[in-house]
Amino acid sequence: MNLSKTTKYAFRILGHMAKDEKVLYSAQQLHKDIDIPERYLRRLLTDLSKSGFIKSIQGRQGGFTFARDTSKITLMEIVDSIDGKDSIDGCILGYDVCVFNYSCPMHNVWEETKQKTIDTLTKTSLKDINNHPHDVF
Amino acid sequence: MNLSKTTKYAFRILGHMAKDEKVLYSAQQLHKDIDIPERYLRRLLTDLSKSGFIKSIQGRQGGFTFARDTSKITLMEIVDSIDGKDSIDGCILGYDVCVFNYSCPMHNVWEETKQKTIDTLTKTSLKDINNHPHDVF
DNA sequence: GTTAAATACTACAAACAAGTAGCATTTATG
DNA sequence: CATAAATGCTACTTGTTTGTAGTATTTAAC
Repeated sequence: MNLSKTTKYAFRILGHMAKDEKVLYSAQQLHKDIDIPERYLRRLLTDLSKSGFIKSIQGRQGGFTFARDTSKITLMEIVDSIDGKDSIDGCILGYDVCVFNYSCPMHNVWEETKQKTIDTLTKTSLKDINNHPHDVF
Repeated sequence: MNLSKTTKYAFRILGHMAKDEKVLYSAQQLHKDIDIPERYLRRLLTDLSKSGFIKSIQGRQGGFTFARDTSKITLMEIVDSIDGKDSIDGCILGYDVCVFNYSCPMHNVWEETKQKTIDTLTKTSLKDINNHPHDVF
């Protein structure tokens, strides 16, 4: 149950880009729009590009734009690419393997909550978050 | 949305102690029962003692035992004492203050899931996890 | 072709979390 | 009183994550 700062940065970046999904964004522009240290942001953009969420266009007039439709990119995929799936799905007691048996008191208590989190992350796409009702104000 | 390794250790320790809540546990015994580095475990026990979950008895034949009834200690309190409440309740985009408005796309999507997590942690006591049905096998 | 504006790569630095060590203090036991 | 077995305090070490810097590469514009 763990979202790193870097994953949160990725949410901000991709969530922002998804507002206008066909635009080509430069790192410089994104840095103006979002409060993330510039060099770190640039490195993260390269990583997100390697992960296949966005694609980079090099050279002058270059930048980043989505590699796939935003409706096809889920929050869970983003988490997974940075922190790994276990950061969410892992054992709440921190054990490497789930030793669920009569001696694990946490399992039943936590399982439902964890599943709710996984469901939300898995079902929510970058398109969804920008289509949400409150955005129609 | 973040449980540190230390908090997970605390869950293991207190969860284990709660199985027999009147017993006085020495650090050495707990180290035998639970796989946590001994010195780190000892330091953590002192911290949990300062936080008021358990109390320490010094000197030979000393150890640790609950300072309050296990039904009165919630998982949320434990998280709060180590990682702070914001580790769970904080903004999923990592902002210091929630700037919920028409421009925050994540808010509605995440709020319900976050609340479910907070509810589970707040409603579950150390007693609850050991009274759970599966324990009756 | 040269320049300028963009991304890519790689190494280093700083901050934070986790783990270790030494020694002090407390108290039951003989 | 001396010893042994426990916790308490504080500093240090290690590992991981976050942030920074330098330099290389790519490509549009002139």
